[in-house]
Amino acid sequence: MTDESQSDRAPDDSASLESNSLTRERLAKYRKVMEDGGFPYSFSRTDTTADLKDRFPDLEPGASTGEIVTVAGRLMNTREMGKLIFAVVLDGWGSIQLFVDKRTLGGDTFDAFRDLDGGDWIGATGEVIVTERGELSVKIFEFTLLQKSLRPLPDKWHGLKDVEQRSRRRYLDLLANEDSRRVALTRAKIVSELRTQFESRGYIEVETPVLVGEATGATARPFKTRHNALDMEMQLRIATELFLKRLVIGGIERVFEIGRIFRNEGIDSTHNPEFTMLESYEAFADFQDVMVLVEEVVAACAIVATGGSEITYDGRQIDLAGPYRRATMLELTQEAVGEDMSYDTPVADLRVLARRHGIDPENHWGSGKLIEALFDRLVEETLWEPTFVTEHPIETSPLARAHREKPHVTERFELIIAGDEYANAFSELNDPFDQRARFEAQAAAKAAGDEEAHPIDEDYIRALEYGLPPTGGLGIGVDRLVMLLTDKHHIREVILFPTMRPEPKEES
RNA sequence: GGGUCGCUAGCUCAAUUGGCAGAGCAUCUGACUCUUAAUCAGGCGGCUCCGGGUUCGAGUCCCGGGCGACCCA
Repeated sequence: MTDESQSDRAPDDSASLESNSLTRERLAKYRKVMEDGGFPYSFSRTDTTADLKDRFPDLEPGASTGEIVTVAGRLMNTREMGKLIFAVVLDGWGSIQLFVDKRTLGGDTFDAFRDLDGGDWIGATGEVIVTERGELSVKIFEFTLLQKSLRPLPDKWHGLKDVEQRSRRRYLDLLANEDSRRVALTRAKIVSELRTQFESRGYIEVETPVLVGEATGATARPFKTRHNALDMEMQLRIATELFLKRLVIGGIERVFEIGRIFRNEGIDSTHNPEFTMLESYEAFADFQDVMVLVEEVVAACAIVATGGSEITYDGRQIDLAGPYRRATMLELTQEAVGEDMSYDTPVADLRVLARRHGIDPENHWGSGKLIEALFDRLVEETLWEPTFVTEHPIETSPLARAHREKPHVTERFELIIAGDEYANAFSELNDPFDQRARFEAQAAAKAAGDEEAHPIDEDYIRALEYGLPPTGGLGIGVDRLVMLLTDKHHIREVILFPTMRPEPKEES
């Protein structure tokens, strides 16, 4: 189907640039530069905009410094005042005003500057001054057009609002919306802080395979692909867990990976098919030790992201300084259900209870899965303050070690904040016989209709037979942590290029 | 998968009961030597997402489709 308005909105080749009144003039100027020798291959600047603001923090209005600098960036906004032009140049660190005076530049150069368009990349040299109105500026005496922008930038005041366009054309979003730049930079700071936190504790960062024969370590549908030379089906990983634990078996006692994970499932406000997970494993630690680690790491990330451990999310305060509340899944669920129930309650009774709360239980669900479903339904979204929900059922935790005292449950926790899950951790199951039994239970569930059951990984069991020491493991959803710390409520706001349906082909 | 809302100028959005399709910004022309979303005057710019229907007349109502957002499962 032809969508004419689409091709008007986003002309796709030089023919449509020619046909659009907003781009025709820019194209003519571009061609003129190309005829006259083309655009520069490089450019030397003396200062970024941030450098200038650091170097000249509080000059008086009207000040002249005698300091000659060269800046470069994208021309964002010009305000013409007769024989004066005020222009804003945006670079990777911020923006600075150019003071363009016809008397300083001369008529020809001044006219050439007037000929620039919003979005053009320029370099400019001049004196650092402060205008009479107090704005730090560069009073330029020469400039260079570094590259032409053939298309107009988004609205200078409203920016680019359309959510789809902001994701598809992230470069425009970053140009037009300062908040998008802030989120991108904050994400980088958080990831960097995560590395710092783990490295400073002696953890070694590794990279494990993305491309695997069978995706393991979690219960999720994988992406499938094919390796031609090996003539074999392959999958993209759904977790890094089992590889990292092999490394602990190999003697790397503290190990972590920040890696892209792929799950072939739906897209919504908290799920993107590819996302970033941090997993860490520490020999000789248990889930209690990992809780302390998580408290310290999350608080440290909050401080680099927001300046403090007290953050605002969705209009409400959250204190991320530990220690966090600890509560078992069973007690929280009992409280929400308001009646006596436990893992010993007959499955038939739990099924009735689940149905009463709007859950449609599948046939193969046991008491553990039913209680977890009730927790997910009734409790999770009510937990606002950071809470370690502990002691998940064995049935739903095939890689977690059974609780040292309690039956039915594991030494596991999830960190819930503002109703969402941010971390998942456990004392790692290191008994190869128990692990085999868990895998077999998963296989049975699969045979009973559970499409998300964990596959048996024989090679991993063999590794366990060499001995995994007592180990505390952790997974943190990095994208969600960034959402929390930047006060964003959709995962696409913290992923620069979220997965999207391809754009319809344009007619030219 | 279900429900709700949306799709109008390059961008952000209006358009009364079905009655000439508009504004701001951008762009173009002109004025202006201290602007900060500059201001002022003027101009250009539309297959109203697509297809059908009702009607003297449809951006608006009806049917079908596409795309998107939000909520629910």
